[in-house]
Amino acid sequence: MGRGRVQLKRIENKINRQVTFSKRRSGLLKKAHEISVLCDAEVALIVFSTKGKLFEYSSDPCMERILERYERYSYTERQLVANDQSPNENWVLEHAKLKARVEVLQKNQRNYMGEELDGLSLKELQSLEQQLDSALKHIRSRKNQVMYESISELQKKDKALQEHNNLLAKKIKEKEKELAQEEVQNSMEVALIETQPLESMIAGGSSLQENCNEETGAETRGSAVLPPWMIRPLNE
Amino acid sequence: MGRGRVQLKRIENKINRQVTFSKRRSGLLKKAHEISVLCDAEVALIVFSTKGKLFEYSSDPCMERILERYERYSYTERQLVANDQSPNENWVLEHAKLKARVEVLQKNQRNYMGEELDGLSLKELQSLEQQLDSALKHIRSRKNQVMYESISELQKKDKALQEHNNLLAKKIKEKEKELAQEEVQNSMEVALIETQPLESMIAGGSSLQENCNEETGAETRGSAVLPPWMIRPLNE
DNA sequence: AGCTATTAATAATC
DNA sequence: TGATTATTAATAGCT
Repeated sequence: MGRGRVQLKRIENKINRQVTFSKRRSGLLKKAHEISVLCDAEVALIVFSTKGKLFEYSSDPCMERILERYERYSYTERQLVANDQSPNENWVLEHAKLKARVEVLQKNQRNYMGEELDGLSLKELQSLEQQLDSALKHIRSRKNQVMYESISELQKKDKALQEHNNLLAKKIKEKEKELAQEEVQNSMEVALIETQPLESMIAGGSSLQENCNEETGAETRGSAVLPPWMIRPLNE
Repeated sequence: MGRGRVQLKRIENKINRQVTFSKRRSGLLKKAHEISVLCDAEVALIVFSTKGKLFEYSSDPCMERILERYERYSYTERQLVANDQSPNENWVLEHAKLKARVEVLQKNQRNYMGEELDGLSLKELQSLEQQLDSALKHIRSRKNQVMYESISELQKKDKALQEHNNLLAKKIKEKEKELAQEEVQNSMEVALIETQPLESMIAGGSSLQENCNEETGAETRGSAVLPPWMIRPLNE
């Protein structure tokens, strides 16, 4: 078609080649579009010019979709020659597979979250309902288990702390007794050695008692209100 | 080209479409090959028929090479960055991202199915429980909607059928009356012409009634129990 | 980019 | 499918 036939070989004249490329390219895109419409086919056409410029046609709004379909289709065929190819091309394949997988998983996830249910049949809805119902049972059972474990652990800690408290309380009482006895002995010894004014003795006694209270204060407060690190496992 | 021009719209005749597809497909592949040779271009053409069969042309010995070039081209076009990075690294990055995404989605999915809950904290379990609970509500609501729609459709059909039945019953009663009258007339005419034994008249009447019951039996049974095709929409 | 003489593609038909 | 043929569509070579 055209004035004179053409040999099927590279057009050496650069200008001519460029012109022919432009014309035939539009013709090719047109034909690709026509077959897709007329015959209800899915077409993807990619053309790189000599200079590396890209021209493309896709019957679908998204070229990637067709390419992914292609990847999936020829997956098994290419698996046989995959070893001969560079790892790069394996990546293309991997990439397409992963993308398809992500799409499927995302759709599932949306369904699991109760979204986009309009396209589902009654049967599918029933299946989804059963799955979620069963999942919910598992989750609640696991939650209960976790809570019971937390509680029993807390109870153990509580018990241990109380015992420790009791121990400390006992020690304090013993110390108090010892101190009181010492105090008595001291005062008796002092009284035996020399005579002192009464005021100095009373002052010294009270300062000792204050020290004892400061040491035990933190621990006793701890058993009344739970410290943050004990509550944490519930919130994590 | 061809006898008469064609509208650019889907060919409805299936046979015709198939034939046109076959012809135009070979034409398209030929033209793709021609432009690649004449103009030294790189061409990739992928065609899926309506039935999903794949046809492809690649100017390169390996189609994947062109697709990869396309991916790279459109990727850089989209991003307009990463000029310092090699395309390889971009692929690696993309790949890693996708892989991570797939893993996350898979883990989520398993959790949504009530599996692998051991690693989850109480807070996560609670969140999961709430999500599934809410999802379940949505799903049940949607299921109910679908079921109600099915039921109302069935009720409509039922009503229409019952009306039809009533109509048929009326017609039958009318026919019975007509036949009974004819019978009386006939017997009277016969009686006028010649004398007959009484038994033959009674026998004729009873046989007519039996015929009527047989005709209406199928229809009345149909309205009492729903036929399988009426229940079907619930199971689809 | 437009214009035609030509060739190529293909719709209808068998 | 495959071949034939009457037409239309594409386009090579010009301008």
